Amino acid sequence: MDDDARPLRADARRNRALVLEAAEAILARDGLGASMRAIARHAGVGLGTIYRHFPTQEALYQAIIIDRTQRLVDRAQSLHHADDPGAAFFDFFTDIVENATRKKTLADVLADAGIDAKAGMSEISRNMRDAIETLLTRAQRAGAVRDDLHMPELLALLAATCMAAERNQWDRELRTRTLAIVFDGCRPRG
Amino acid sequence: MDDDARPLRADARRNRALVLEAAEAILARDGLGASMRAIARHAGVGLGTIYRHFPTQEALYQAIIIDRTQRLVDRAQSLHHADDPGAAFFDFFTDIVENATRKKTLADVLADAGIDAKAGMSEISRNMRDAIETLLTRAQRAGAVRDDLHMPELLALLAATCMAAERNQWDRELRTRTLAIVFDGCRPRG
Amino acid sequence: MDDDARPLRADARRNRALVLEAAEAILARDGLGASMRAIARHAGVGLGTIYRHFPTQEALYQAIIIDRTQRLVDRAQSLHHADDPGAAFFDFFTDIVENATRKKTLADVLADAGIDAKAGMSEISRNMRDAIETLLTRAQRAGAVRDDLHMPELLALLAATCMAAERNQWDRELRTRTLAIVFDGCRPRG
Amino acid sequence: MDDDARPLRADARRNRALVLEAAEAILARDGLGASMRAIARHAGVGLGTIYRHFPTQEALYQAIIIDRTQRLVDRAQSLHHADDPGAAFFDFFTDIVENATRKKTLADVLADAGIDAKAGMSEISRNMRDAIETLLTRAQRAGAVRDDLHMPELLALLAATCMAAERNQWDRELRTRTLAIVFDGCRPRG
DNA sequence: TATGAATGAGTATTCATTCAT
DNA sequence: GATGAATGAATACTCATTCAT
Repeated sequence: MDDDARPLRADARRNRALVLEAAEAILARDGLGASMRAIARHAGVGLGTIYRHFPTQEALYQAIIIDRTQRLVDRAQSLHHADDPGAAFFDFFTDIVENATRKKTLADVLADAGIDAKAGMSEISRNMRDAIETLLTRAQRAGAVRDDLHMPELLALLAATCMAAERNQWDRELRTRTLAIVFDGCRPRG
Repeated sequence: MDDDARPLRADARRNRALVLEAAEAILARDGLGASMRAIARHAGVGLGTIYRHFPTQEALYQAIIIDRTQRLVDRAQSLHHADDPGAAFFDFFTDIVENATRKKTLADVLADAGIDAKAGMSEISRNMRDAIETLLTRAQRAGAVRDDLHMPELLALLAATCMAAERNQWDRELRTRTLAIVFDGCRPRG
Repeated sequence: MDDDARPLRADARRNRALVLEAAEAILARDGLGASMRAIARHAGVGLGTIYRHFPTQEALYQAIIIDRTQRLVDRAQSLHHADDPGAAFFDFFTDIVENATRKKTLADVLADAGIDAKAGMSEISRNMRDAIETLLTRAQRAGAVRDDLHMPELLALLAATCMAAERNQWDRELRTRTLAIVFDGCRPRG
Repeated sequence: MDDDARPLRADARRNRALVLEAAEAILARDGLGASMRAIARHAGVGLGTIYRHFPTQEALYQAIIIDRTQRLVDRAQSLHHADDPGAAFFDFFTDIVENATRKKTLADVLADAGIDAKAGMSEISRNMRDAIETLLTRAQRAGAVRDDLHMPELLALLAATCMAAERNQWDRELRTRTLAIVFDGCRPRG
């Protein structure tokens, strides 16, 4: 809670990044059974170093989620001015799900976004909602997505497909077929 | 080892059921971190009693999944001869997702079904696939569901919506809206 | 402690014997890790039946030891009037060790005999000492065993060889060679 | 896995020794029923500390045995160049047995040596056999021990006397008397 | 500042023993 | 009397977290 925004020495910043990377890798491999020691070993740092950067396992996991959320925001924003808003919307959706099969914990990001929506939402999470909403609105204005598709169900669909894709390792074919159904459901009838 | 299918004393059967119920409740509350002790306490039995009925935590969890799968099969089969095959199909889907918000671990059943489909599938799991496939086929014959919707993506969609609904506790409104999209995607294009 | 010497119904006596036999077999197989349940299963009786005859695991084990001790006494006494007292002595020793490789817990009998010697010795244990002492004395009178070999070290040698033979499963050859040394040590010096 | 023979921090080495000592003490007191917790308490360290040094109860016990074996090897080798090879042989035997009455688990070392002899024997165990064999051979060349006494029965005798001495806490008198018999059996006749 | 040794609460599981059937 | 279901204390072991080096 203290914003302690000192610039962090170069090696310290590097260690922080190493830990985050290792944590993602180990989480992907071991799931919830991942241990702090395994992460430290994979990162090539001592256990204490993890705790210097993240006071708690919980804190480390949150940092990962923030990390992921930011990347997701970046991807969404990079499509905000695409020529074809419909394609941008569906491409974004497809990319997100494809990514989920590779890196776990992505689904959590989206899942929690829906929850946070109700309560006080952290800034980063709000950014994500906004970035996605922009994609949605533009696609709707372009007539590529039905007007009665709203954010809650869109986030729900994103979270659902990501969770399942990541848990069951959807292959390309299954991903394509399943999203085809969902996308058709998103398009205007008629 | 020995199949020992003796009928089980009345009190023993009751305890077995108590344990299963408690396990579901505790799993819903604590997730994968649920402890055998917590389950025993919730069931009001000693730790040893759990182990008498289920030699292993793993075995207990599998028993729960089998239990759930069977209930799902029952529900599907009860709709096999419904007058309106289209309504039967969508009602089943809706019911399943609604249930998932109440009882966790339902999603796992469906998730694993997709996986097992490829490899050797246990009998109970195969039953489930068959029961669902019947619903699908009838709905397609009735023209209520598009013909190019196949089992893999149907199971994927069921698993995805159940997982998300259960994790994020979708309320009635969100459930209705989200499924509306998916269902539209399942219908033949007009 | 209450001598409760009611004659025991025929089936009860049979069960008692079954349990004792099973206990020996399981102890030989599983060593100290033997469980009451395994013994019950091997005996083909319920757990409760064991506890009806032996109030405690400890009590069961003691019963086994008493059993064994008695058999050892019988064997010794059967040799008390042998024609060749020297051969009787060494044959007894050899038999005991040979038996130890087959049935565990024999060593305990002899080991404890040495200990009890000092303190108050139970009747059965005293019988054993007496029976062995008779063999020893006769062998000494016959000039086959040195006169300065006394009971304490004789019991120590018996216990030692039994323990080792049983723990390491001495084969016939090793048994013969090792006892040859000990026996030579027992003979009068020429 | 990785041999990781880092020199170990001073306090860590001290704790490792503390654990080994405590384990010996508790094993001597409680026998095979000794619990890891009891050992930790006796050593004045946390449970986790034991597991840092010995990944498994089994591993801890093996470490103790290796420790003991090494000490036994040292003692034997220190007598390899004694002036009187006969005295060296019998002194070694006597020392070993005397030690067994104080520290348990010594018998196991010798017992297992006999067994390992047949199969692949670990290096340390082979060292022990070699060291003892040297004592034996020198004593035989000096005419103090009969030529037909071979390693298998010598190890058997050592194991037997150690086991019994340790189990029944042979006092000095009993030790002397019993070994006198065995030693006479080891001497050349005539 | 980084390291990894130490800690101990928490986990699954076993087993002697009791007691309702 | 016999059975085996229920009990819970005890066991080996793991892992997040702290802190001396």
